[in-house]
Amino acid sequence: MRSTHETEGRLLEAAGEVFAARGFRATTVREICQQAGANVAAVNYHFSDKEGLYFAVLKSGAEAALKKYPPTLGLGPTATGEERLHAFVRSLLFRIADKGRPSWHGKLISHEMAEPTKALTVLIDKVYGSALKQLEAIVRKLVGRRAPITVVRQCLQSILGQCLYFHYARPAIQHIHPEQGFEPADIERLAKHITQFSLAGIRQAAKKS
Amino acid sequence: MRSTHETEGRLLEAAGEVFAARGFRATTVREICQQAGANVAAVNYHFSDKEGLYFAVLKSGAEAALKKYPPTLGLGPTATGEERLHAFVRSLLFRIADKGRPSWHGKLISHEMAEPTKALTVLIDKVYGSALKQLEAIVRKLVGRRAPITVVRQCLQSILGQCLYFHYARPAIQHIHPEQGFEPADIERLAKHITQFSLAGIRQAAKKS
DNA sequence: GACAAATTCAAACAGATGTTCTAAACACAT
DNA sequence: ATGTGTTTAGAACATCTGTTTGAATTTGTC
Repeated sequence: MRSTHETEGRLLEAAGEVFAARGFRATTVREICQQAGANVAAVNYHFSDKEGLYFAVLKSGAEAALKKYPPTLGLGPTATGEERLHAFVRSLLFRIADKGRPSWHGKLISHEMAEPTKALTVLIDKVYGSALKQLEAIVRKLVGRRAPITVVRQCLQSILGQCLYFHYARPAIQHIHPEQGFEPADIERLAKHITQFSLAGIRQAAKKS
Repeated sequence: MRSTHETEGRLLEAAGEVFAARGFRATTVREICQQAGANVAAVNYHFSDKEGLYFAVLKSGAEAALKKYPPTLGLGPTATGEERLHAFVRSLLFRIADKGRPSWHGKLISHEMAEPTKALTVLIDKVYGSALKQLEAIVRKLVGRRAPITVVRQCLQSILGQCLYFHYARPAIQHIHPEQGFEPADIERLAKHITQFSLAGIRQAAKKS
């Protein structure tokens, strides 16, 4: 019917949207296929399973998101710890607030968190592991060599928590503070705040140890 | 079969567990009824709908959680802002980490965030609104009268983000840092860190404004 | 154009799911 | 004990779900 050989791609795209909106179990193969303009049997033919399609969506979405906002922050080796932290936070926030094509990837992760499958651990190891190592190195530099690892980890979680909050609690935030925007300018402002806030927190934690 | 007139309560209890584990759509009425030792028709009789049961569970869970860890922090009027912040963070973390009866309420909220229904906004307004006002007052006191409202809100979100992170990202955290515990002693340590970290961040934000 | 492989299609299948129906069991006031 | 309104039981219903099947169509290659 449509141009050939691209049904697989259309399925991936449509499935991402629908899975993100409804979660894995609540999503019906028929809705995906209708939105993709494909036959009901297409999913089983191309991905063998509904679950196979789900994993494929998760994987391709993670790759697309990291490609669009790479963890390599484009900073020279002379960049200070403050700059590195700011760049990391900024990049993470933009990835979260993205409304473009792989935007549904964030919602998929939310569903995974609420109801984890094997895919979650794989994703963390293969895709997000390197970014985490990066943030750990940044924090370690800021907090000093002598600080115990537990302090590094606490600061790391404080930073991640502040950023991911805007992803996790978006529906609640938009209900409580409807005037809060998620436009690029808002994100920039937010990134600055989180960086400043965290830098102060990190220095406080460094003093204590 | 069982003692009478308490089927409704057993359904509520069982439904909370199953809904939290599987989400709304993935949960089957039959599984709830089996776990509750009730007939399949019991849900429709007592709650008219599967959805009606879901709303009832959400409401009773929120009430139970707030009853167990009341937002009234048990502090006298002479308490300092630092003490109030610590008490708030501590209470929120314990509510999140609770493994007791209303523990599934947190997971239900996660599902609501990933896939919001009307129930979410009602819950925020009627149940969590007062706690938010409380935290806002604490931050306002710490940040000073002259700081703009946007600064207060940013700090508020930074604090909430750090706390809720341990709720939202629990599966990921336990996979990345398996050694991290969620026992009372761990929670106490965490509460102290978040309080100290945030106090430093708040004072930094106050200086800037 | 002809042939083999890959892809798409409509239809059907088997199982599960939310809900409804009717009769039976029960609680409780008289 | 009797009668009445409430609650429970099992079976059945209608619908939806993921998947399979086998024929039809299209694709790439000679």
